[in-house]
Amino acid sequence: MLNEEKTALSHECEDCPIRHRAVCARCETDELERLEEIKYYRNFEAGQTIIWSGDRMDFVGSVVSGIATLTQTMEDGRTQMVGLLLPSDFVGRPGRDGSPYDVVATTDVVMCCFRKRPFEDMMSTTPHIAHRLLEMTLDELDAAREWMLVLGRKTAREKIASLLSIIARRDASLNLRPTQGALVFDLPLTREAMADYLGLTLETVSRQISALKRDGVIELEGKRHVTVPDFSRLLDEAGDDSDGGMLV
Amino acid sequence: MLNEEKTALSHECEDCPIRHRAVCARCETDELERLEEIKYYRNFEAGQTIIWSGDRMDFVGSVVSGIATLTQTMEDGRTQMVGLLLPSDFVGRPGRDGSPYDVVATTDVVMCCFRKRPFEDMMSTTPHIAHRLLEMTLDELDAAREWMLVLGRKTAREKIASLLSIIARRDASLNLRPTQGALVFDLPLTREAMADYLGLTLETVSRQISALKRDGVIELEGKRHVTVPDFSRLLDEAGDDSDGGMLV
DNA sequence: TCGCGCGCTTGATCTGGGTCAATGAAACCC
DNA sequence: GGGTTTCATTGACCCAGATCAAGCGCGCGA
Repeated sequence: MLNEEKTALSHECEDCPIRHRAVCARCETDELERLEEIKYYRNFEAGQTIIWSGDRMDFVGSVVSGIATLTQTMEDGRTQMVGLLLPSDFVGRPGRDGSPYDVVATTDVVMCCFRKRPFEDMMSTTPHIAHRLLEMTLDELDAAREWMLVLGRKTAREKIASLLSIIARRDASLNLRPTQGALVFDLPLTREAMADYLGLTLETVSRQISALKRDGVIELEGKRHVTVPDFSRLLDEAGDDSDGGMLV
Repeated sequence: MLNEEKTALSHECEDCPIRHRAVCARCETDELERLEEIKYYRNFEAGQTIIWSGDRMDFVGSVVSGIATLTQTMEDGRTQMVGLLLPSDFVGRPGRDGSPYDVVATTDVVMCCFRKRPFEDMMSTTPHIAHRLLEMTLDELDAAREWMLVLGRKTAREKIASLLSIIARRDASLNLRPTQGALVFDLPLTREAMADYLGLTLETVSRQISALKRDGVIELEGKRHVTVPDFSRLLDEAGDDSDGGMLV
């Protein structure tokens, strides 16, 4: 249901090859022109840190292609991923001058950026951008809280199934392919990154993926290419009470 | 540091006996008058559910006194608390018509409410309210993500220490008392509620509290009255890397 | 072509926290 | 004052997932 809303509000910019949800929803031509002037692209290599936790951040932007992660790390090295940035996701917080998290590219990443000051100026003169950002932030808050349930109360198997269903769902909504029959996608994360997302060790992730494969919930081709023959079965394994929204 | 900001921006309404952070920060007299017209109070008893997950919600508001919790529950009864509402915290999401969580009063609660439609109208004509809400939502998002680290990577002992330090901090900033020497506060939650917040069982919560007491990190008078002789020691137990902001 | 490294899998063992169960101790209400 | 309810503590035992360790397979650079 969240995804439907997002899709309905998104907008393909001609110059920005991907919907930049923050600014393009309901945007007008003169606003787009003003955005042109302050827009630029940045490229990052796989493994590169886009923003260091605590660093000053002079831009906002969104992911055009590739995958990035938000992570928090304790002094002793324990790390927890707190967000996954897929194409069209927004990065940066107007009104704040730093990021409390490390933002790391897990694949090669292209970002469409706006310098922060002009973007904030534009925000204050264009009310719908502030509203859109509020909406998006509420979406992120919902996602974060749903993840708290995953982290706090689900078993390892349920955690893996939850992650797979989220990735499958996002991938499907991104590619807008008809979602009947099997879902097929590539895992954008290493086993270790999945472990950091789920609060597990990489060994447990590996074992549970093997178990889901053995039980026919998923099929694996190589280490990353996943086929989900029955999505509702996967949701069931995840302990989710709903039908998954998207498939309605 | 977050708390300092909040305090700086908050504003005591004469009629609303507590700072209503969403609307009172930087508000002007004519705005306050318009708010008067749509404001009303609601009382809830301890244990009462304020909003059921999925229910239509026709108001927004903030807690004046008492404590409420946001919780998610799976069909089999496992529950995870995803937020704690203390006095001055905001409830409701402009632009959304329902809550994805149960909101439950854990003590008697008084809320200061605004009917949603007029509030949203006011929001669209008063830009600073939208900005303030965005700021507050970003704060909540930060808190949720910090909590993801607690849930995913901390040990039971660290989890308890984290919760105690958060409550101590919020309590101190609420009561604005000089924070030198020992911190003293009452736990607003049962052991079970703490367990639901921390992704533990109530037995483990009890055991770890006993352990912290035995080790001199906290002192207990009865079951709820806590004294923290050395706050930085508590933060250390929580695995937090900082000094706690407030104490600077 | 080899070997090296990285990502991944699998096995063996250990342990933190869950589960089950008994008991304590306030508060409250006839 | 005694019974009931609710909340909390403590003990004994168990198990899911962590930890430690070995090995596999594939891509890549020399």
